[in-house]
Amino acid sequence: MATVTDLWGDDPRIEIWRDGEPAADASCVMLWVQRSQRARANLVANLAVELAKELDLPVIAVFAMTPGFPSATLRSYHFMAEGLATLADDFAARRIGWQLEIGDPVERIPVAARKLGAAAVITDVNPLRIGREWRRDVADVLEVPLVAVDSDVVVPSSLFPKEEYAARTIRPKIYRVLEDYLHRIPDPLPPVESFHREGPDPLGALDAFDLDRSVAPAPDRHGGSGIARDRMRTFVAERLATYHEDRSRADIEAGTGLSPYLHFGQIAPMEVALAVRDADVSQEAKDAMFNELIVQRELSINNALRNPDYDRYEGLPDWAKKTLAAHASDPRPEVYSYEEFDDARTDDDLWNAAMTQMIHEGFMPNRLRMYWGKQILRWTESPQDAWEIAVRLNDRYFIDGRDANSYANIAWCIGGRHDRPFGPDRDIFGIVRPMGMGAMKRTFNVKRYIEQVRSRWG
DNA sequence: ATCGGCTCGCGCAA
DNA sequence: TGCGCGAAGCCGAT
Repeated sequence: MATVTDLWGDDPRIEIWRDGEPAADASCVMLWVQRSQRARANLVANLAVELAKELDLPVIAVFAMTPGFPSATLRSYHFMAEGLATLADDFAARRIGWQLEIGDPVERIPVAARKLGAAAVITDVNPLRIGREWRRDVADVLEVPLVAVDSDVVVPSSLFPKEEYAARTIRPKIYRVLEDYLHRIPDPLPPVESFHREGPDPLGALDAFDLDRSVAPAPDRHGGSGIARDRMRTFVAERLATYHEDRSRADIEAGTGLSPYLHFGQIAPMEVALAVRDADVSQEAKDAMFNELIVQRELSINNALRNPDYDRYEGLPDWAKKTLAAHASDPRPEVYSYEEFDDARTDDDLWNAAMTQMIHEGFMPNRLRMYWGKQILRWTESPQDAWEIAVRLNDRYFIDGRDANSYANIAWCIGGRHDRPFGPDRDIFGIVRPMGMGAMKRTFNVKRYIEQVRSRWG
């Protein structure tokens, strides 16, 4: 049989992590579910099915839920586990088996592959450092090929091999090939049905995990592909038509609210993009949505993939680090400690309201995510401190913390990433674009937003 | 209410 | 080598 490089090496959506021929006399094709935590509209599952057809084998999906993820909170794990809880049935509907492993994927995945007699392991692409280390370490000990499919972007990330400078540099490249990639993802069935089902209930398994339980599950925002799809349909039916006008408003629900679902791969960006494309709304509304869903999101993913310091202050553009250094000793109007930020105890009612929503709901409207980050820069001793505090709060409270989008957002706020310099040179910010209360008042009813948060959370 | 200038560097035209 | 213009700002002039 041919090697996986012979089979798929030229496909821009495929990464070969361990080359070789799929094992002969195997019992299944193993689908290592990591980032694409869904059974449908899943190009990873589809490649596993393609190979299974070739070999006349069943497909078994395996997820390794690690109890040891750094500073993990109950909130993000609970959301993920709610999504995983439906996967056994969702995969069964595609004749695919299911196994939930508890433990470090680097240990559990190779063991599961051996026990299940996998011909090869097919997984998803993850742009973050830890995800890439997992794939590298699994590939090192695996005895069969490991292939990853870039299933959570519309345009494959490999088409952008260099670090993109800004939205304006990646946008034309995306639109040039968008038609080639914007297609409905089918749900083909493997030739042999698997009835394999093993492992605990994921929500119950969390009881034994060492999680930070002071960050409670988000109310009214439950994980799962079905819920994600419902939310997408509601957005398209009720809010997409005015998205280009309303997207910056925090005082009404204007966005999709899909970012946590996209983060855990419970919905494919392709599904959302097609629902938007096919909706009966103005081109202006569609363009505005595509800009967020495809251009900015895939720009953030490019940043994580191509900038080795995407989650560190050092990774900011040189012009920004230079100007921030020149203003490092400027006096700050206020300086707050991490604890004061974490308690939403600044002297700014809007910032506190945004932080309060983040603490309780694991969510913040997109416009406020900018204001929130810009003020942290204004109110800390150094831009390095601002970076550390923003990342720490982000990863602690947002359901979709530790996302490529989070790092790009914080990098935009603090260090002009994907932005341009903005004169004149001013205190603290230098020529990094400032943002203050004026910009907020110009775009939405600040008082109304604060009252909404207070009525919900005191 | 609207407008220009501030400031840097990418990418394209030439 | 020159030039247009850019993730969504701010300030002052008109």
